[in-house]
Amino acid sequence: MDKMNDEFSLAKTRLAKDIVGEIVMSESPEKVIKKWRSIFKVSQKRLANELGITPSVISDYESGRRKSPGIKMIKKYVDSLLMIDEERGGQITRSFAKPEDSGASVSSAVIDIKEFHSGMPASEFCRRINAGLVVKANSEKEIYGYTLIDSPRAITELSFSELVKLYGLTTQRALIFTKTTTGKTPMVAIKLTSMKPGLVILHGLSVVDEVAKRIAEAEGIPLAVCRLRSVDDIVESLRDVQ
Amino acid sequence: MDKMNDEFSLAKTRLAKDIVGEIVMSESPEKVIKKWRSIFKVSQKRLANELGITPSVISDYESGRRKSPGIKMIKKYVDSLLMIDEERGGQITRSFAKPEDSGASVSSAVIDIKEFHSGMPASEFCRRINAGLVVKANSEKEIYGYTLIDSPRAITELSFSELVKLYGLTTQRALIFTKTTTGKTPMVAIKLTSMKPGLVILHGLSVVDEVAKRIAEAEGIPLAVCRLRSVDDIVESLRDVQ
DNA sequence: AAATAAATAAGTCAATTATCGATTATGGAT
DNA sequence: ATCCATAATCGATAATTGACTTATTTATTT
Repeated sequence: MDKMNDEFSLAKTRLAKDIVGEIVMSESPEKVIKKWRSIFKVSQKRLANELGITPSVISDYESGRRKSPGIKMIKKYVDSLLMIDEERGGQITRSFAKPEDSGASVSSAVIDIKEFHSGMPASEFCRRINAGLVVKANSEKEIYGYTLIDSPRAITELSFSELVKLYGLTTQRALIFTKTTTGKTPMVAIKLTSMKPGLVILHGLSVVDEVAKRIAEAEGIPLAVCRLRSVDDIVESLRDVQ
Repeated sequence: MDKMNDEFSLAKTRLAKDIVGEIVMSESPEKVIKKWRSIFKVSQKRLANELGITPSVISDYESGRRKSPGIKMIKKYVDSLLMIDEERGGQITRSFAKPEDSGASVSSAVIDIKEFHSGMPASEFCRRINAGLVVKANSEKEIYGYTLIDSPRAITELSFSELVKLYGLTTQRALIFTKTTTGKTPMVAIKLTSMKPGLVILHGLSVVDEVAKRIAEAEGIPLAVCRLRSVDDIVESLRDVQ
């Protein structure tokens, strides 16, 4: 998977969610459904063909005769629009790509990222990757995923606002900073962006900076130090976390 | 409506769409549905009460017995979660707010914003607000909304990446820059961010800068000059656009 | 360990969707 | 005025959802 394609599928996935969100939350979903088909310039016939149904069915959705289509149908509808566009070169999808989809900078700083289906207490997450809690505030709070960050890269290569963007994704998640020296910079960044991850894990150091600790305490963010040697070990330990 | 409340409802609306998008596009929507209820720490009973149904129905959705719930149900489900959270002070919703929801900077530069349900050719949009096309490339392309920008503010007060964010919202839309002097700065900004609005309208000038024109031509973006005197006149002309 | 609350499961039935096929507009081109 | 493609409407039908009870299993709390 080359980078081009990776970026495209990122944009596609995000756009799909956006479209679906707009459809479902709208006061008149029919209109929104229709609007997107017309944006993608796909005829009912072509789309019906892709979906393996009759054009009249599509008309029914778009006219509002079916007031509450099932989510499977909506998913297929949107997936098909995006697939047809991709066959045509992905023009429309690309035109809706947001800057953050390019991921040029962000993704190079993010080593790994995962979502859980059920919550896991911060303390248990720590155990899994052999991390010791330094600040225990709220360590029983549940987290629902993690982001593993190459911190030298994140700090030096990303702009402040890109950091904000990165951190914005992380509430209810664990943020793991690798290759840190004192832990001060990441915690200051967290403070400045006024974001509250569910857990912060520092890697690559032994003694945690006092300022970093104080910030964690003040913000009520549990802070831990991971004792695994390499970044690969961390990735490995997290492999089978559901 | 005070600003606090405005920001909150923005965060709420966006979060609702995000949750719905995640549910619908997921391989196993049941799990995602359940995950969000548990994030909001709402019991099936409490939620069922809010929805006016029996707890077992909720269990049905979350166990996957109903494989494709209707979008109306999903909307109610998510709306109820957010409503319950709001009654409790909106803690969880707030914790998911993204920096851009605060809108402190962006919204001060955006004067007006609207979405259309059906497309309108760029040329027709120009007629509506008494704007003359200077660069006619792609002026028959359809647009689906507009963003009216206070450009002095946008240029001086917003950072580059916030501009990117702003421009990212604008593909397939008309961007109207008010109070411009030559039109060069906005077009250079567009070039730099490599974003392609469906139409750019400049307001407040008579002669368009040559560089601005050349950029528009090269990028294939139709460019027009609006002859209405005040910004209020523009807002007024756009009032009854569907 | 008992008691209470929360969540899941199974059986049932009415209301709706999902779907078709045939018919009837609509809106451009010729 | 006519033709063609696209879209909308409508009636009929099988499949599912939306929903209720009641019973059972699985946490929590005491």
